[in-house]
Parts: sequence; C-alpha cells; structure tokens
Amino acid sequence: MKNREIAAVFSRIADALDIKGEPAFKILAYRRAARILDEMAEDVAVLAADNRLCDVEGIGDGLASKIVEYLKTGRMAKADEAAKGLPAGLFDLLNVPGLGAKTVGLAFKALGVAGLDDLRRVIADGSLAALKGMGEKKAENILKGIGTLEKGRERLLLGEAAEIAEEVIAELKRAAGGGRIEAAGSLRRMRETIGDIDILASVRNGEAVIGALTGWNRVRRVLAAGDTKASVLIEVGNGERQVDLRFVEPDSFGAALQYFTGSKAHNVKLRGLAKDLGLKVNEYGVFRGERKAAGREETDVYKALGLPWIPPELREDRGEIERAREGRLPTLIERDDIRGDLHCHTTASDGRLKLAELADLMRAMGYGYAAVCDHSRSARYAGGLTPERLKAQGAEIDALNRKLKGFRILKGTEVDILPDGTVDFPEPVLAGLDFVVASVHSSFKRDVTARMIKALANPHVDMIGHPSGRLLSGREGYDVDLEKVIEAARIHGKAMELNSHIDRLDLDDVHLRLAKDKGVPIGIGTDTHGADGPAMIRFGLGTARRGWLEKTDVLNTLSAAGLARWRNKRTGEKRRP
DNA sequence: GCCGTTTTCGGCCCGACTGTTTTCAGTCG
Repeated sequence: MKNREIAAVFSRIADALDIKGEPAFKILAYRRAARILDEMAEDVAVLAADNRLCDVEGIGDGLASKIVEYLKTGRMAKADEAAKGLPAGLFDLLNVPGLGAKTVGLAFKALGVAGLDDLRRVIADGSLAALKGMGEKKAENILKGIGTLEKGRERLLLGEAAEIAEEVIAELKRAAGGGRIEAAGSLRRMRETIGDIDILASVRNGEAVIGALTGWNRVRRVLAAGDTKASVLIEVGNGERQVDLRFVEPDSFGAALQYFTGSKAHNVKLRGLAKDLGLKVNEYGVFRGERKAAGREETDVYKALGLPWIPPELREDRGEIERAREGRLPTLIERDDIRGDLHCHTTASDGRLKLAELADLMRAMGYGYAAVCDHSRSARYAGGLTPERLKAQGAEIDALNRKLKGFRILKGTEVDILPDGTVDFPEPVLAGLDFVVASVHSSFKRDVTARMIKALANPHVDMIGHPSGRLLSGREGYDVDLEKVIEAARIHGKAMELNSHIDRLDLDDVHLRLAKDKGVPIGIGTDTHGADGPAMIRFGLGTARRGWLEKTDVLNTLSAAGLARWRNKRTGEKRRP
C-alpha cells in the first residue's frame, strides 16, 4: 500500500513550497491531502484503479493526476520541481520549534544556510540576528529551539500523557482553589500519542494559576506567559514536554474547550460551516455579528451550529460533521457497556498476578468474566504453557470458579501463530477452552498475512491478538495486509483484537473502523500482566470510540453466556456457558 | 492546491504571544 509513501511526498512538496514562499492555500491543500492519505484505510491504488480518487474530499483533478503519476512511475515531477534548488538539510530545520518556513527561506537566501550546522554558525557569528526583521532575541530563541529538538520531542504515549496531565491539573487546582480546569487537545480526543499537553482553565485567580505553572519545580523553561495564556517546557524522563495553559471567562469555557480540543481539521470545517450560516466561531463563543449566541457549554456551541454534540474522539474530520448534520452520529461504546476482559495473563506465564488476584481485580471492575489467556509453549521467553500445564491451570480455574459468585474466569490461551501458520496447540487441546486468542510473536517478516489467515481458519481460534504488532514506542508492526486479514475474519466469523496496552492500541482507529464497516466484531482486551492492567481498558475504549465503534460492534459487551453463544453459533459445538 | 442549494472565480478559520517594529510579520495551536 502506497498511501503513506504518497502522503510523505505531498508533505515534502508542502514544506518546499512553504520555504519558497508560495501561496499559503496551495500549501494547505498539499498538507491536507497528506493527512487524508495518511489516515485512509483504503488502498489509494484501488481508488485510482476505480477512477474514484476525486471522490475523496480534498483531492481534485490536480492531486489525483499526481497520485496516478506516482503509482505508475514511482516519481512525481511536481516533487522534484518543488524541491529544486533547496538543499535537503533545509527540511530538517522546519522541525526546530520556533523556527518556521519563512525564516528558513530567509536564512537560506540571504546567508546560504543549508542545514543545522550552518544555522548554528550564523547564530554564533551574529549574521542571522543582523538580517532585516530578525534580532538577538529571535536568534537566541532559535538556538534554544535547536536544543529542544536535539533533546528529542517524540510524542508521548496516551497513557503517559494522561498521567502527566492529571499531575499538572492537580497542581493547578491547588493554586486555583475552585473553578474548572480540564485537559483538552489530542489527549481529550484520546489520540494514541500526544504532542503537547493542552489545559484549559476558568478560574477566579488566573494570576495565581499562571504563577503555579511557571513556578512548578518540573518546569525547565517558560516559552510564553501572557494574561490569558502560558506555555512551558517540563521535564519528562530524559526529554522535555510542552504544556500549554489557557484561561477564559466562565461564559466562554465551552467554546474554548471545543476550540482547544480540536482537531484542527475538525475546527476548520466547523468554522466553514459557521460561515455558511452567517456565524463566526472563535474560542470565546459563537457570534452572529456582535451578538454572542453560545459559549458557556460545548453542547451550546454545536447546537448553535445546528449540530448535536460530537464526542471528542470523533473530531478528526473523518465524516463526523456530515453525519452529525444528518443526525446519524454513531452511539459510541461506553465504559459501562463492557462486561468482561478478553485478554489477561497470570503468573503461569509472564504475568505478575495469581489467578485469584486477577479474579478479584476484574470483579472490582464490575465485570462478569475475564479470560485468562496465558502464552503457549513456543513463547519460551514468556514462560509459555505446555498442554499439561494448561490442563492443570484449567483445573485450578474450575476450583476457583466454584467459589466465585456472579463472576467466572474463562479458560483461554494466547496461542502463538507459528512460522508455518499453524497454531501452537493441537485442536483437542484448544477444544477444551472457552476463548482462544491467536497472536504472532515471532518471524515478524515471514508471511504474516497468510499465517494469520490460516490461523483464522482454525475452528477453535476466536480472535487475532494485537494484529498489527506495532509498538508505539518504536517498533514497526508486522509486514501484514490487515485489510486481507480482516476480510478473512469476516469470512470465518471471527473477531479481531483491540489491545488496550498503551504501547500497542492495536488495532488502531482507522482499521477498527474498517473492521466495523465489514461487520467484524472487535474484542477489547487489556493484555493485563499486573495490577495496573485492568484499568487500561480506558485507553482501549478511547481508541474504540475513535474507531466509531458502538456497543454492538464489540464482543465483550456480551455476557459470558452471550460470548459462548457467539462461539457456538459459529462452530456448532455445544459448550456450557 | 480545492471547491460551489448564492460562486467555474474568488474565496479558503481565527486569535495570542513575541520580537521586531513605529503598524506588523512570524509562529503556533
């Protein structure tokens, strides 16, 4: 699939045009197309073959022909033309915070700056500061920006960002002594990774809160501190992370929350819609001329635009505004819809919880069941179970279940999908289990698509575990065609996992929506290994909601009995729930 | 570059902060 490749080419064209000072809206069109391609689950080559590229909003004749050109030849003349005369090192400079395309273009034209080393030199010798419109302060800030860039500004995992935000908010609330303080931005949208942490406040003593933030002992550097806004860099691990704080009056809180939750694409479209209605939307409210029509609550803002409230997780401009206008928004899955956990480990393999401890924690979540899915024998690094040990675990589960009221542990396994596509336990062993997750844990580059499809054909396999295999902290996923695997799941009546581990969130939002559209059920598992595991369902749920999933799309909204019926319907087996 | 129940041309979201300026450009979100 060439979607991401082409997105990267468009993005590069946008950067080049930006440095050259081309019209902003042309650049915007390339950037928008890059984002759309990046998030699209459907193969752009298929769209091109069907002559449907122009059906995608944001892609017109011009971009469509460039995509076709790239698919045919592997090149794009426009990209070469745009980058002509620009040293490759210039593009790196755009990553320096506080340094934009205009300044990069100026430094290149006036001083021949072609990369980071040149930039450091012209800052050191004062020639950058001497340019028109520049100055000592600007040069100094750019130098600090280079330092920040080199410290690493990789995005935080959603779970990490949530933890930091909670800490900051608690700190600010102490100083505020009342009022509303909430996280906004991509964190509120539950994106899988988070850049900056955005916090919105509506409090009496704003000065005290700004002071609490800028004076906090984890703050390394104050980037800006005005009357209504402050930005700081705080220490996180070995790196730094930006926290933005905004103040608004209480009667603008809803408008500001809407505005700072984003996404940018969602807001741009919303404002366009407002304009068509003769309204103006900003972070203070919805206005008709001078008159303020809404602002205190977020629901009022959407209502003023003729829309129902749109859940933050949907706000990515992936069709949610159109659906809201038609009154056809999905009813997203909620925490209370979840009846059990489908993926947990115990001390029998690489977990840190004993069976009884796991059962207690899962009961405390309000569930009716949890499936213990320890590793199979080939996963030696994880202490995978032999058939004999699995049988012994089953006896232990039976004994425990006899003592538990209103809750059961389901006998399961996370069985390895071996390099030849068979699974790690023979069929008679699997036949005695309540739930079977099949996962790839080795030979990531070897025929993963075919192996998963073969595993799905095994009558005892219920679900493919963490299907892409990616780790958000850095590991590329398997070499796998998820569209084909999801199609195979549909044919066999099987489920795909949404693994809630903060480093996985796998399937991702885009593929979840694809699975939903195909009618393939999603099982949300936490992959619990320790005591902090069960609560991670929160991040799985956020991702599920980003994938537009409703209660009926998710397997573990069924009761234990319902889950057994789902399996029996497929297999024709009779198994007591 | 895209796009059109007012438009095939002329729009394209809006504001805060900073540093450089005597009124605004650049960057960011």
